[in-house]
Amino acid sequence: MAGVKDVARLAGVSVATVSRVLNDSASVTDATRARVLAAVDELGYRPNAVARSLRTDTTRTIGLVIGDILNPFFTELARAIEDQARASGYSVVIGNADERPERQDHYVRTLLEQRVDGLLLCPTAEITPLVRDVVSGGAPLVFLDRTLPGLDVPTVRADGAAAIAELVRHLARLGHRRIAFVSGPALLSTGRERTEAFKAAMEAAGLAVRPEYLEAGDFQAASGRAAAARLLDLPEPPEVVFAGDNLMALGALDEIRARRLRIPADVGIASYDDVPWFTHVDPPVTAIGQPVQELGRRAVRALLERIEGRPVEPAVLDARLVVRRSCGEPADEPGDEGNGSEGSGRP
Amino acid sequence: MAGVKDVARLAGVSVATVSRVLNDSASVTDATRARVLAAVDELGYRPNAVARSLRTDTTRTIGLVIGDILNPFFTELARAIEDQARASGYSVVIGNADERPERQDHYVRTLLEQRVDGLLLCPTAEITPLVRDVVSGGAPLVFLDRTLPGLDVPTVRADGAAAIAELVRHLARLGHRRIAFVSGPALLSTGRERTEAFKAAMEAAGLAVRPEYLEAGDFQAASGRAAAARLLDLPEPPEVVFAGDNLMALGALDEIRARRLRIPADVGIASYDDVPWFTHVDPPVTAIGQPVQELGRRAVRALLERIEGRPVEPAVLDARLVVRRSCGEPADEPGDEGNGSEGSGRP
DNA sequence: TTGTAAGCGTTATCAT
DNA sequence: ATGATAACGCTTACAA
Repeated sequence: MAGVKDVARLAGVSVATVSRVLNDSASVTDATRARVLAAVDELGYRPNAVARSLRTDTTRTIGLVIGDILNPFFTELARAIEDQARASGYSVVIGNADERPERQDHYVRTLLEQRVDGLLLCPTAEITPLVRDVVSGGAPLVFLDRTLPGLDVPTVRADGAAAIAELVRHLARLGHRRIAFVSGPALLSTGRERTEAFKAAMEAAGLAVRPEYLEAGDFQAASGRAAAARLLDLPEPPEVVFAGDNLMALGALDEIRARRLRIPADVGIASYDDVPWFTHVDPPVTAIGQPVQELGRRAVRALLERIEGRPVEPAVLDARLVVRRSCGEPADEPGDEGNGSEGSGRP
Repeated sequence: MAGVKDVARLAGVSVATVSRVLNDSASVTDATRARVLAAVDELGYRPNAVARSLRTDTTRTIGLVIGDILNPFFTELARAIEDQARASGYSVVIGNADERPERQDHYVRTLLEQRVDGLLLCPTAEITPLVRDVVSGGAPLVFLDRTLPGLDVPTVRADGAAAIAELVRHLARLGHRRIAFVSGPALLSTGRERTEAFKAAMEAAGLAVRPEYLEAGDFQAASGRAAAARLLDLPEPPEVVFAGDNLMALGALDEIRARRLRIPADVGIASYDDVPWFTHVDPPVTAIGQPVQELGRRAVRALLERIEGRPVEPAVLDARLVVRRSCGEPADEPGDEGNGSEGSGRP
């Protein structure tokens, strides 16, 4: 494969001049520039980014480790991040942790070895030694969607507490009293916080938080299904199951459907996260939507600031309730149509 | 950041020895190996993959350019590819073309400059000059899901012709005669072939292919919605709309729902691609599922063979029909339960 | 404006 | 078994 040297020889200049033309740095005659460019495409020269990075100690690349690539929340997030990064001249390398600490570590390690300029991490449940090292090592790092307890890292995330409170009030108003919550891993901020918010909201609404109505999953579909099964097997099953993320909601729907139960007559369902297909479920699913696009934009902005060594403002955005029909809402209530998730990617 | 040199100094050996230990190549005394390893983690040394790649001219990385990261078909595919690649010691860098040729080119170029060892490409509609260059340049390349006309590149894809024929027969048996098809871009093999298969199947079933029932979209949701709108505005609208991929089916559902039409009484719907949420739509959507996991496995296998310079077997797998309720199927027909997509990622 | 040459962190060749 | 050193393809002082 052709290199600067070949280009230089063909254009009758030095390698330095070729480099200057390619990076339009310093001053070059229009004549020589033209000759170099001609040589470049005669040879089909493609600059070697590996060599360039070794020399400049920068890759113009950021790493993104997401929780689960099968989760639409994360893919939408990845999309937003990608767009924003590209606009700033950065490429994004995505790693899929599949919600497993060891796989997260695999990618963090790989990305670090590949010398990404910065890292966007949606941390999995445990604080691994590696993550601790990276944090103390001072590599440009921003947590996304989730925090880890006791680690001083700038974080960009959505706060669902207000929306969860609104949801609980909404359910109480509809006459529901037995409400179950399927949370994410307690070690995860998104798991813990949503649970705390739920408990607080229940108490504020004067509803009892029964321990048997507090289930925990791992944010993936199978665990949502299992949790729903346990809840429905209870002597006194809940009137509404509120799933802590969209995949667990999908799992719960699977279970409800397998039992041929009717929504909302037999059991109602609500979901944290809003996804495009919720409007087409029978009946459409009441959900809490996160500002995914904005989350992505802020995350990239924050990381680039860290990379450039500037101080960074952590961001906490608000999630919001989207009322539909899956909790026994009367047919004339608003919110039935339309899609609540900002940036669903469908213009 | 610490390098081999630092490790060597601390361990009291030469850089060559450090390298040997790190790559467990050649023979090293247990004693020195131990000292080197100790030095490595005392310094928190992380090998620089950039330098290594420059020297070895290999990155143990493959590039994957997908059509649309918001399309669950592609994310499931990406997941399968990732798993298979990791098992073979490769990392995957994903680029999202968003079905746009210029964005596809952006990633192809970037990945090539980053010197990926091979490229998995789901080509967008046009044959761009860049793609043509890459093909003739002989870089390890495998087309995935789609082919481009007149280009001699090994391809791994699913053939839906048989399943489409089965779907049409199924619809005919249910008494439908006015069936519309929303295809993908004609320039894309997946667009063209599905259309041809549809036409052939219609004729074989003795049904007329009306030109006004042949719509074209771009595989994204908005175009599916627009096409559905045009079809439903026809003086004699179709009895069933068959969408050429899952996103256009989502768009069509959006439109049908906005018009408060009932499925399948007012209009039936079927989709190429099966996705997990189709079972929860009212009524569950009849679809054609692709063997996504297997597609991913084969693609990686084929690319690795090309990388190692071995000849490669192109693969054509079969898609298959999953009958549900959205086309007026009687309630006792099988296929109502369950999820047709192989590897939906939900154990 | 252009050229020469050093150096980025590895691996690999050739000695020892 | 280990060490010295060249080379990978590029950018960037520094010289001319």
